[in-house]
Amino acid sequence: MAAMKPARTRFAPSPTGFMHVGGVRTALFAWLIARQTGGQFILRLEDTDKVREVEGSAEHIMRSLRWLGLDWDEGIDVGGPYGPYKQSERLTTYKEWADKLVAEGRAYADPYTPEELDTFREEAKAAKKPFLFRDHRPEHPPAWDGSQPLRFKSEPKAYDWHDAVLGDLHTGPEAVDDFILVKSDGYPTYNFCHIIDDLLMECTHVIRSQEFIASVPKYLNLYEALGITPPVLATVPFVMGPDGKKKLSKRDGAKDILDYAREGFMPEALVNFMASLGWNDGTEQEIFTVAELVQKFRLDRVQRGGAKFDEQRLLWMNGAHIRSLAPEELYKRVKDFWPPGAGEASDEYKLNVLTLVQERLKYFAELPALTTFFFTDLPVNSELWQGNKQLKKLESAELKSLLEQAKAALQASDFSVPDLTERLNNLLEQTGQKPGVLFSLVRIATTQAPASPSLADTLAVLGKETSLRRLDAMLAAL
RNA sequence: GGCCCCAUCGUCUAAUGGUUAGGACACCGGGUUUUCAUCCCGGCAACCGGGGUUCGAAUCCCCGUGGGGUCACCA
Repeated sequence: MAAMKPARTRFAPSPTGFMHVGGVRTALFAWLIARQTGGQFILRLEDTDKVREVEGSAEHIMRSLRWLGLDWDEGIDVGGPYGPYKQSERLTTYKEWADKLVAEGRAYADPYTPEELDTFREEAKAAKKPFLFRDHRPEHPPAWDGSQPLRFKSEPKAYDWHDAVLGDLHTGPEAVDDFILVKSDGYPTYNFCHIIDDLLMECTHVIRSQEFIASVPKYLNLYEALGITPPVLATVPFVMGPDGKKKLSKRDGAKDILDYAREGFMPEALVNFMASLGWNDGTEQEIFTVAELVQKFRLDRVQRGGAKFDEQRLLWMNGAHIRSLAPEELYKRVKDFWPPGAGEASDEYKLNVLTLVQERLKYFAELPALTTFFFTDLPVNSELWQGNKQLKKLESAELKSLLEQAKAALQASDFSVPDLTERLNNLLEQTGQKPGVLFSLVRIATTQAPASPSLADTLAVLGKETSLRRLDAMLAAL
């Protein structure tokens, strides 16, 4: 790939709770651009709304990003040359820029009460017109003493601009209005301070989701007033919720990204999934490593429409990533997911078990359901053979006789896979039974589980002592 | 309501004027000596509608329709 100018991208969440797939995907795209160009990824905190702020959010967000591997070069915890990276600590900077706009006649104090504003809005709504503050712009606004909101004095005009995802965009002058720069509590609005910060932090790209697109003309107007050349603007479509229409939201059950960590999803799989939700490289490749994504990601190949979050696809993709892992690597990752009975088992034994279930594991939290019988003798469960369409036709005495013969064959085995395979095959001939009957019976007897890896492999891992003990338990119950 | 964005199988998507509209997930069959899974093979299934432009349109233009966003002292 041709060398590109190092990009400085940022992710700027507000600390109002956990992050779900939608928000994190925006962060991922920004991170990919930074890494791809050898630039910097910045984590800035937009904590200017003290009412909505949720305690502990910033830490939670950082944990989420770290888990996914989206590391940042500058940010609220690590600092950097353009700090502070917390907006609440940059108030004097915003004040300077606000004063400058006031001095230039491009900002003014808003004299209205919230009630008066509501009235204006209702009037606009009744007239079926959009509410524009500039229609009510006061002729002689009071001096700004900080107790009133400070508004930008816009210069409405049409705009044509380029969006890295959506392409060429256009709006008329009605999209430009006088918006609040500084609230009456002294904090700046997002609309104002993100522009100052992006400038001072030398951000080259602003990558954000759809809901901001209607505000871009206002930003363009402010950039002009400030004499700033806008950075690359990129609008990422929404990730849609289960209904496929509205954007994914916490209210509709969007999960905390760290829930996926708790359930044993692989961060690489989630990154792959989020990237493929709205982006592809034009080939038929579905599974990408993070390194491949860094190399291949392109903003101009991001989808323009929203993409529905499909958990089935995530499940499949996670399974695919699990299967791509070397057993030893997988073993490290599933460390915290073993069933209670696995406590005393050796590393070697657990690794053997894991190797057998690797291909059927979709996420690590499934491990206990798949492997408990390798560690614990489960109670004999008659439903397993009574509900089996092959076995339920046989009398208890026949089952017993088959199990006795199996026991004798297994007693003679050294429990290596080849030897077990051979003896089980011989047993088929000896008993004249179909594998569906004989193997099901032995499998159920030795596992007491509805599903397990293939019989010889399972027996080899369980070992002779355990296998025979369980055979006896089943014989006693028949 | 104004402005803006979007529109291919159920879902994620490919196609950059010429393809039997391709792939993946899901689903349904079949195979891999039992089960669950993996893997392999097969099947089902889409260009929102109408007009243009063109020899030729999923692709370009226009008009509809549908969905979404925005019009906060939230971001």
